[in-house]
Amino acid sequence: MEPRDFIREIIRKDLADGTTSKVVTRFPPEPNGYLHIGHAKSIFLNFGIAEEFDGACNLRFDDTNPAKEEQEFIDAIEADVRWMGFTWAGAPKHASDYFDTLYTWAENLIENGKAYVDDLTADEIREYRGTLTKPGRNSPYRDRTADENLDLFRRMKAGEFADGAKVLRAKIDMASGNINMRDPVIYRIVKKPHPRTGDTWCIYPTYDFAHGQSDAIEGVTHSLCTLEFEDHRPLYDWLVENLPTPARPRQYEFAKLNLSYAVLSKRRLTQLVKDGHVDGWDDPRMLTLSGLRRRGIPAVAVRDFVSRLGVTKSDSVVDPALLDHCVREYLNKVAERRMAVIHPLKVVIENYPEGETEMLDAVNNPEDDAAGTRQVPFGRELYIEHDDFMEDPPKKFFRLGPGREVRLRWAYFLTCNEVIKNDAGDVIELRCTYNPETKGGDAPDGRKVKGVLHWVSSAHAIDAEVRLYEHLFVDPAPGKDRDFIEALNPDSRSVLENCKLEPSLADWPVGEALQFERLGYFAPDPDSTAAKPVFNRTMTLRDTWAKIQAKTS
RNA sequence: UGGGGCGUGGCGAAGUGGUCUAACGCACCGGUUUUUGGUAUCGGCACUCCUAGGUUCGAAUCCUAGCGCCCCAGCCA
Repeated sequence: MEPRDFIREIIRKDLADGTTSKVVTRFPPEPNGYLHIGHAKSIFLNFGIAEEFDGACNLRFDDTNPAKEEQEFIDAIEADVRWMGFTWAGAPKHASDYFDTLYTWAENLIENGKAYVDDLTADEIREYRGTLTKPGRNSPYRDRTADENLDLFRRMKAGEFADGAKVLRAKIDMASGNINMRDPVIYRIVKKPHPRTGDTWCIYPTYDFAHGQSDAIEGVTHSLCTLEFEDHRPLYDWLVENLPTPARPRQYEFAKLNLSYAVLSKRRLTQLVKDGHVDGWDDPRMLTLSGLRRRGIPAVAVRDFVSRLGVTKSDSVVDPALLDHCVREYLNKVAERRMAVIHPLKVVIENYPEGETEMLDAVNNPEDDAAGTRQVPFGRELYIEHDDFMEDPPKKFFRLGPGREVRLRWAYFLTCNEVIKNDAGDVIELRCTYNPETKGGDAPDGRKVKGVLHWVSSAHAIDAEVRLYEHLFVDPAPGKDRDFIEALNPDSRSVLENCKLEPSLADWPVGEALQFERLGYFAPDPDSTAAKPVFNRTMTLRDTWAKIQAKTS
């Protein structure tokens, strides 16, 4: 199904009437943080359009502010875009690659009387700018001669002035209703080393003075950005029209992705990392691409998710359940099944010979015959899930209870005879019997058993740590009614020790998700060691029983 | 009270004057199947398109007037 949205409609028209011969887009992150799932939407849009229309998409870093940008972020961003499965045209580009040209164009503007050096302080500039409803006033420095401006600007470049002492401003219209047109600052003094240009420069162009021009230099035809830049479009156009740019790019704006129960702004993500509310940019609870990856979420599922989002101009908040659905839908088809018990309850099968072990066949993936089968060891002592036993089961509970019979997956029917408790009254062990006639899980008399339990042989189990995750926030719109930090979910992560895995789970590749039967999808964390595997829960399974319980209570 | 946008079911979103008693996906509700209470499958879920007028034989789609929401006053992007 071919995607249709207003941007693609514009492109089709431009291609049809000859406005555009080859579509060129760009994905333009600022290297001041890691990419998150909102960026995935933009990546998918920009790279996707380039692929669909046989065009090209550049990766271009918007690195005009050395005060905030770092090489670490540049590297991480490149890795994340690759992980998403896209290839940018040629080498990665940087706005800083064009600093020489941008500087020359600034001088052109000055020579044409369309820019001036302003000595006002930041506070004064703000005051002169006016307000949303009141027009601004001209700076007293607005009418300097071109020669004087040129001299001053060159001395700014030469490092003669301190940070903030002077700026270069475009001379447009201090009375404009659009505040971006009230003589915007286009160059400022920042005496900080730049990750790519070192200390070649001590003046840097602002976003507005770099973005459209970079688009033009690269031959970008359709420059796609988010809604908050709509007000900047007149300035984008003014600059492209008043500068000797080699091309005439056009900017189009679409609504960025918002997700409920999440926070996606770079400022807030940075705060979570810096203040230690999470364990870094790739914490599996973070909706960063590196966090999703670490949690075991496949790039295919992320792409599927963003492909289902609307590309429109209306602000929207997407239900994270849609992401969950995409992850489950994909993993259900490809993930192998294994058995693991995360809340172990000991079961002793009294009629099973002491010290004996047998190997039973288990299907690796019922959705994919090619995944084959494996052998799972079975013995007298097992672990089952504590939640799968209730001493006093309610009506609709069809798992194990005193005197009840269930099926052990791929193994035998099992009946509970006796419940053993500790002094505190907690159930700590079950004494059961199995039916040797039901090997493999089929009853010879064809009788039905409703409950099917997963299990792990205690003699063969691998001990592991399992980390469970929930939404990082408890509020649907964190930050709306209280500081977003207060909306942090205290139970967003729970760490379970002494979980029991079937032996085939040894050395499962880091990051590759599989299904723990009846529990969910899990993937080994990089923290895993040979001695102790650590699994992250990638995603739960849909849980109808949990719903029934919730409704009953 | 300046400028720029946006308003279709719980959420996202098709729809561009008649085929709209409004696609599709998610969520939700119910049935069937099932050695995962998973998957699959079947069915339900907007007399109505922010509101009010108007134009028209006919409007979610055109006009007018309201109302609501978002963004902008960084030498951030």
